[in-house]
Amino acid sequence: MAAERSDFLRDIIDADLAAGRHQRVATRFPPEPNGYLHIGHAKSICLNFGIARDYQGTCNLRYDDTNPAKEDIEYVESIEADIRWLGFAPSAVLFSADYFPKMYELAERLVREGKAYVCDLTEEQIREYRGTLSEPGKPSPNRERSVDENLALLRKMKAGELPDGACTLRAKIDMASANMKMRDPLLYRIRHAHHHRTGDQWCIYPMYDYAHPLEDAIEGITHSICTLEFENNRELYDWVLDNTGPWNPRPRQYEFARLALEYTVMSKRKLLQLVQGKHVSGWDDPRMPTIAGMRRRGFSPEAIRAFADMIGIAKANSMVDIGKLEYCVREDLNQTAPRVLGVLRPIEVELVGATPSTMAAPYFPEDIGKPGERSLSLGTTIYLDQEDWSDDPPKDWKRLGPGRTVRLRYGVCITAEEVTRRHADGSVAAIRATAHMETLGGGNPADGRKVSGVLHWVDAATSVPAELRLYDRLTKSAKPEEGGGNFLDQLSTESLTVVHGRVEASLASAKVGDRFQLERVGYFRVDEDTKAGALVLNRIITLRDVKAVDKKADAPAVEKKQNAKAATRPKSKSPQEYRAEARARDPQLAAAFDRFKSFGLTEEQADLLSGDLTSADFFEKSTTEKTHAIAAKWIINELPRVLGDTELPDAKLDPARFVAFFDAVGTLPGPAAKAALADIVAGKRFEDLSIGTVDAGAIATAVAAVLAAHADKAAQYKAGKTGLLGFLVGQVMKAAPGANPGDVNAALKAKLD
RNA sequence: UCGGGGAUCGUCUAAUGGUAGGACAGCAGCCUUUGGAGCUGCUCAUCAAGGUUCGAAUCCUUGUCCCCGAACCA
Repeated sequence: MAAERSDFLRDIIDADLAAGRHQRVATRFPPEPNGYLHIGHAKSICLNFGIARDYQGTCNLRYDDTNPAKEDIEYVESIEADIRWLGFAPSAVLFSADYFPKMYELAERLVREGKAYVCDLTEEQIREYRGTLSEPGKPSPNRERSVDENLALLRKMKAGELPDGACTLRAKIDMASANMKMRDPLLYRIRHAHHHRTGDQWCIYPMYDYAHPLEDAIEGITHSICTLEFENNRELYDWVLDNTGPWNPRPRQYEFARLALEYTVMSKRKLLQLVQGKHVSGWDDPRMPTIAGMRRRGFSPEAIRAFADMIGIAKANSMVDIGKLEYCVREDLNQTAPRVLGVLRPIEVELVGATPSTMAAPYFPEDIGKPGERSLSLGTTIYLDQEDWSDDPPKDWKRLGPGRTVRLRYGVCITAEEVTRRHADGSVAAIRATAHMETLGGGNPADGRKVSGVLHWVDAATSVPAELRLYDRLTKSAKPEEGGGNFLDQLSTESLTVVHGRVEASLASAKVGDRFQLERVGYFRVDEDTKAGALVLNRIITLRDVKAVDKKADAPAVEKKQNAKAATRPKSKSPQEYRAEARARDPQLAAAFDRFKSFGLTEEQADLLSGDLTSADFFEKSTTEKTHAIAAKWIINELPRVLGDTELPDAKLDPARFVAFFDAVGTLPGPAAKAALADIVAGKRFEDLSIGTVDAGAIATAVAAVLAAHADKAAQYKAGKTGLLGFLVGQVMKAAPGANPGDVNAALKAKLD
């Protein structure tokens, strides 16, 4: 059942399943239909639908449409289409708005139970009353309204008797909470607005923090996965569920880091700005990081999914190298795109000595191993690409220049004789070359010259014209949002270059959506703008070009701006300061601190154990005079690990057992002592612990066995890879559980050195 | 009365007290009728300082840096 891929979320799911907290896994992908899906959503889609696939669970597509002002049916339609195109099928397609009745019913319940109230404060007043990050808020004057009055008011809100903004429904939680989200958050606001799904049926709409947990619970979601910025909302998520339940299953929220990608922008606001400001042709402009844009550009679903796999899932904010996406796109296309010939910027070449011929050209190179070929015709005039000509080529130039000889791909070798025409700017327009017809089908020219360059070309007579749209990275710098300037100034003028070139005859019948490689140029896709006789090709991505890597210099890095918010944020206190304050406040703790020091503990140990009554008490009750030092060490260094998430007061530890434990710990080998500690915390009595000893003979046997089984590792160790000692000790410890690792270490070293 | 998170090669990410691994990028070579692809090899990391431990990326402490939170947005 466990997934092959591993990330911290799948670890949690594995643990939940193993512990029986859930029997099945249900996730959901909950976009707000206020924009098109982008590659960041693709990451989330692959995660949520991928988990459902891996665990044979379900994943719903749920439109989180609780704000009628921002949402639109156009977005609803595009979202589902994009998900399906990516290769995922929702277990159900649902709308938050369909839960409005249930949500309202639960709101009345909260009111009846005194957990929510109608507040008359204006928007501005609410902000004021909420306090700041470092100051508590103050209660709304309406906080103590009677249940009956609240209920009547809520019903008036719902009935449409009150104008927008007149009042709100708020949860009654804690205006002094350190978490701003818990300071009596808004549950409902009045909006006399038309909703894309419920029409004019409702004029009050639930807020995200109220609606989202309920949507999850109603659908039976087990793991509700969202991005990092919702970490602060989790406490409220839990509050809503705890006060509207019981729910079974009871969903839990988990957060992972959203995708940030170099050379593009990802916020819906900025993408909308690009579209509305006509900086791009629309949501599906091939430069956009939207799924629709990438699809039109020619990225395949497979490539996008491979990219999602490659970048993984974690909790650390990160900026992904765009090269990884480009790699995935190329790798996919290399396997799937047929090879054809086309030139971007044609130079006319008159071929002296050429006799019209045709040749078979395979669609795939040998290493791809796919069948198929077409026929290419070669006349007396062809086109080459401007990039393949140099008037004064460097020594390692493998292309054409005065007097140079190259091979035409699949065709004959030619030698450049002279430039016959130039454009006004001096660039070459036409040349004359000699064709070595004897080289058709392979081999070097009769005069014995060795030819290494191979150029792409098209036949002048049979090739067809094409508009080629050359797309490149959207922005000039890798991190356009850094530096505090307007990101629009970072838009790259090179993100789109349109050229009019020529492609081989076989492309005359290409269909919209077809993808292929123009050999030596890049991968292309037939665009929707293509009309009969007017081929339009989008460049998906260039070929990797080892010669050109150093040419692609990044725009000068913008200076990273100081985070203005961070600068104004007050600095919070350290745990040490809190402990010191606690002692200053409580003479009992201060006395404990002095007493602990007199026990012979270090200043640091005494500090750590006297920060709160629970710790101080526990330490004192669980040691005797002779175990002070050892008890301090174990309580400070080892107990936290064993306790895990459990707080000391909740662990129901019995100090009496610890007296015995700390008394014995000096004579126990390390791992046995640790295991014993875990057992004691789990509730075992010290006397019931079975602690065996392993004698030197048994250790020697185990050491010999391990060394024999890992002779290669032993040899590596002797050769200097001393890091392997840890590995070998671990192996011996496995073979001889309960052994004293210090002894094992010594025995191993004696054998090896 | 501030709270919640985070920090491992240049980049992304594994290692859940026991060999710091993989991928991308980079470098070198081989191969090649795509300066593509492929193949081989190499370079490169645990934020810092203390502590616990036979052994620490992992546990404890202190410090540093980064992100999030004061919409009737989601």
